[in-house]
Amino acid sequence: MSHTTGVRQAQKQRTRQALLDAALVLLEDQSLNSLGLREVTRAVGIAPTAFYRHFSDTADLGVALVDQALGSLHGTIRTTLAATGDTEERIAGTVALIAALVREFPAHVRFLARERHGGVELVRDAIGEQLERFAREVADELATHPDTAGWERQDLLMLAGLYVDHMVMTASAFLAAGPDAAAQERVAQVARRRLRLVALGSRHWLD
Amino acid sequence: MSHTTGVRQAQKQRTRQALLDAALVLLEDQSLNSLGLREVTRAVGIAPTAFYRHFSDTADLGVALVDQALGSLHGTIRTTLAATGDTEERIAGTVALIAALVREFPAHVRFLARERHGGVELVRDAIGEQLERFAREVADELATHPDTAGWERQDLLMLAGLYVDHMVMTASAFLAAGPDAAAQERVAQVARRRLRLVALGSRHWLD
DNA sequence: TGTACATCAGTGAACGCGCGTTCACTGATGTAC
DNA sequence: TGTACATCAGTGAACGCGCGTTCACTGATGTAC
Repeated sequence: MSHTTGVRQAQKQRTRQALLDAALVLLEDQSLNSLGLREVTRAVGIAPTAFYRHFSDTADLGVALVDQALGSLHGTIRTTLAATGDTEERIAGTVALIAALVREFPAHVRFLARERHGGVELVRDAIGEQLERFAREVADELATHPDTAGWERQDLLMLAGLYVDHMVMTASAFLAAGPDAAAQERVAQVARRRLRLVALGSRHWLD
Repeated sequence: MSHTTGVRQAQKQRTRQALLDAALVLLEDQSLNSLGLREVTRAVGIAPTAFYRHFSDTADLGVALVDQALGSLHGTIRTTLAATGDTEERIAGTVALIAALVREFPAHVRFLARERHGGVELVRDAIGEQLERFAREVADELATHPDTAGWERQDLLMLAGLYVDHMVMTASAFLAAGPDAAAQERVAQVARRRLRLVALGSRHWLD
């Protein structure tokens, strides 16, 4: 409760965040593999050597970026999936959420799409792990949903994985479409159509 | 028909191919963005400056690699999709084809998965274009298939896009699974399940 | 077939530059008494 | 509250290194006559 303790720690945290933010901006048109430590510190305005007080190298920074980009999404996504309403409403809600996330955090989305199959193993694995966690959470959610109640766990995971992959692809399609409203709507339409097809298949899965 | 004309041109072609092959190997654990021109020429055993006789920079080489990796696939994929047999057989055939392609050309597949969202715009666009061409070809094929006959072009393209994206994801899952036979079979099972779900949805699309 | 000239894939030296990493340091923050 | 010492985030000089690109070149291949 003292008024000074933690000033140093708070400042360190602020510098660390500045490094992450600067890296994210620089990563908009290059991959983590080619991101230089000096580039990042230059953007933040600190000496190159200060980088080592926070990360051992840029791969290490990349892993931290993954946690920051995906970690906060779990809650949001679960809420959307758990939303009530008929299938069509839930599909529209999901696609609208993805569009909103891309609009709000374009750099995070780009980073994840790029590094998911990128050249840095540690980061690839970190993203893969988080997406699997997502899939498991989505599967839990699906288990409580009428359309997919009573499915085997294996089938639930298959469907959840399909949804997660579809979300990632849709997000990256929104990014690629650019800011033009008509282009965005075209991507949204295709995404909804695909989800409708998958929902249709799900409804007849146990026939 | 003379025995000498074209010797120079043939040699140039051989060097060019050696550059492409060496680059593909180097790209197994890095991205195009960080691939150095000197690295590639060193691997081939020629002077760095000779690189410029073939490509203006590594991005240019990347585009050539895209054409080489995807250009040859069009025929193969069409044949597989056009195969007769019931749905289950066609699904098994498609997944087996993807597994075979990944086994035969792992570096090409890795390159495409990585650079599809990579840091080099020209290469991203080249891959995007080829995948759209694929989707259009698949849509043409689907138009002749009983399950999807009579669909609107827009819906055919949506489904074709879903198939193409699914193929890319499956290919990259096969890669990530490594050489272990059991792991490969697990990926194949999930891939077939997903295709079954999509086929099921397709059959009820016009209900 | 032979000769004289043109082409051009590949060479090798040289350049300036930014990189990652080391090291001893500074000075504000934190702590013990 | 004041003092003396410890911690540690950030500094700045220095290093060796490999990079992309330039340039004038060499010598085998190609062409014209």
